[in-house]
Amino acid sequence: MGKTRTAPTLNDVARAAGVSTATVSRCLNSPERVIEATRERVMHAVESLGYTPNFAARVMAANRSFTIGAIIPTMDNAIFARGLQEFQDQLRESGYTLLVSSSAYDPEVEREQIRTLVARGADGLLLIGHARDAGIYEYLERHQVPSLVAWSYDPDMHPPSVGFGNAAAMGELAGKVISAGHRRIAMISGVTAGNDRAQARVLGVRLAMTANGLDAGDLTLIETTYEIDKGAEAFRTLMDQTPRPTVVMCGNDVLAAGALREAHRLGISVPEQVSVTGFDDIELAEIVTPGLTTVHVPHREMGRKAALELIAMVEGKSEGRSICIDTRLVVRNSLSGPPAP
Amino acid sequence: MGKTRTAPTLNDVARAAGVSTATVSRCLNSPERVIEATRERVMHAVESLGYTPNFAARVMAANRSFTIGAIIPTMDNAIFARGLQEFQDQLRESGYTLLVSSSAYDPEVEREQIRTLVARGADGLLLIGHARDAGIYEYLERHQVPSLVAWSYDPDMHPPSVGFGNAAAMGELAGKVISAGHRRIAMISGVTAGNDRAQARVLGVRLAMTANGLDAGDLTLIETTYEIDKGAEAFRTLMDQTPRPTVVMCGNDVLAAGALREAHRLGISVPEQVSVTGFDDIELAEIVTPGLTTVHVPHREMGRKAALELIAMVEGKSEGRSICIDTRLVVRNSLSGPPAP
DNA sequence: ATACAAAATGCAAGCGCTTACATGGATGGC
DNA sequence: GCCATCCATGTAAGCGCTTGCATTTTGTAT
Repeated sequence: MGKTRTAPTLNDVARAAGVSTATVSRCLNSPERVIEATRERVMHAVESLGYTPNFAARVMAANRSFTIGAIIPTMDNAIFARGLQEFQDQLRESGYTLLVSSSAYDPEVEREQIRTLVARGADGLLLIGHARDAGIYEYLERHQVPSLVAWSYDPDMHPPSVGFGNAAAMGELAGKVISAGHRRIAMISGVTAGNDRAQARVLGVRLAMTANGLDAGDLTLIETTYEIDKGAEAFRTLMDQTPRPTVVMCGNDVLAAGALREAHRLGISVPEQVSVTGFDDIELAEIVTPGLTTVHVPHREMGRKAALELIAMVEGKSEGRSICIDTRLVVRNSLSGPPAP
Repeated sequence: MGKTRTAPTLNDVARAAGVSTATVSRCLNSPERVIEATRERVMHAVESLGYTPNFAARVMAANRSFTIGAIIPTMDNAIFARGLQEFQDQLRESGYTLLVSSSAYDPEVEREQIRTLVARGADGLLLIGHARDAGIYEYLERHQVPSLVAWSYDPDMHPPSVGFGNAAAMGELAGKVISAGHRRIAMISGVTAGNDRAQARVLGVRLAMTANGLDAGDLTLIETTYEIDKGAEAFRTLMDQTPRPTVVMCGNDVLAAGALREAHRLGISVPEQVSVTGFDDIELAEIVTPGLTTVHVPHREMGRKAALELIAMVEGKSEGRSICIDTRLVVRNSLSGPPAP
């Protein structure tokens, strides 16, 4: 019976190459500090032993992990997928690895995940939205882990944010809705508790109503979790009201897709009988029938810029700037004027 | 100026509680081995210092990370989202953390990520599909990292797999299509190179054709990456052929959604002029118009069972069993008989 | 009380790597 | 040809934790 092979260590490589562990380490981390001949010998040993550095040991010794953590509310729908993919690609290009976890919109879980990621030596953290306990920010400070907020933009808050003005963007859409003639406006919002983006979007609608001489108190509002079925359910509830709203503005495209599906089922035609709008402009928005009028968020751009900024912070090259990403209205067929009375 | 606070270590806690580091460690990892009074004192110190264990140090000392890695081809669409979410939830329940990375369907990237995850001390790995270089499996063996394949099922292969028979499932759907009267069948498949699921789905269609007395060689096949736009593009190509196929079977729902969108644009009505089918039964399938006839994959069940099995393997309680998950046909309006000639 | 087993805790050796500092050889200016 | 420099490499001290073993404390039976 042969001896059990175990994974080779730095030491094994050093021995095989006839050098010290320090030299091997340097070969791997700053090759230019090692003379060519030696480097070749070492690399050959690395190759033939199939050596992979032990990450935990490296993190511990160097106190640096080249890892960035991101905690998103959910992986279960496409809202964060695209932006995060770009974030990851950009990180990889700069030599960092991304660790993602999802908190299921639960602050307790999120706190837990933040601790986990910090304990894992994340060099920096990407968080979604500003709304969370102050203790978390203190904790991050103490551990000297820079953090950046995305999907939200507020230059006056700490940590810095790379995102868009949710209120302004939704306000613009609401303006469009109102100028199309709608007066009985309903909104299906995500849960606003602990979610500043959801809050801001509701606020955006209210402000637009006020600005256009409507009473913001007249807004019919339903809050629900961001699931297709919930959107459908909320839509049904709204359609049971008398008088019916003439437009249903949804907190995001997922809710809107649910609303459209339910409209189909109820035999209510969109936009002839009721208009529907979304937010995000994920792929879904273009695929449903009718196409969704929504707010386009350049997720890729946001992901990329967030990555660059966070890396700069981690490497001490930036104190953390906030960056505003421009959104734009995308008008498709789900919005028209209100039906004739 | 106050002294810079740094994160407290085990040592700090031990000092604060007046015990040895060993005792603190035991408090944290096997509390039952420490007497109540001591434990309380220690926990209090932990609390008041805001101590979080350093993960890298723990991994290194214990040679155990309670971390499971998963490498999926992409995060960019919903195919893997649901199953993975459940996988993660189940892991968390059992005290494990999930690390996800995506390979962008690139074997080279995947190999890289596998190495990264192993180096990070992953106790086990979830992979998608069997098709990859044998060297990778050797590498995993050497590092003694158990691995499990999901989204695919083949009890004769190593590693063990928790998934479904892609060929059989697609074959069943194709059977349905053929018995609806279709003879001119086209398929928009994902890229089959290095993707056993895509291969199996094509195979399933071919076998069903043969079994029903058709010539499998007559299948019109387009391969493309799994993107909505690509599905649309491929559909357009197919519609330019004479004679047109009467049904377009798609490798997954994403491609099918693209096909439907393009049909809309071209003014081709589905299913009156051409039928379309998908695979996966993600939410999209229900939302598009018409609803997509597809194969329902119980992603949650798969995720959960994969988690349990992989944990059992990691904990040495299982050698690794393969588990077959049952799929079922979901018939919606996108499939009907072929148009009258 | 005494002896002994069992439980609680302490001691200290690593885990695999990085890096400040030490060492020695080559290079070059005078 | 000698010494100051510089460069390539080696030495060894940790990084913060777990854990086998030693030691002390507690409990129990006599």
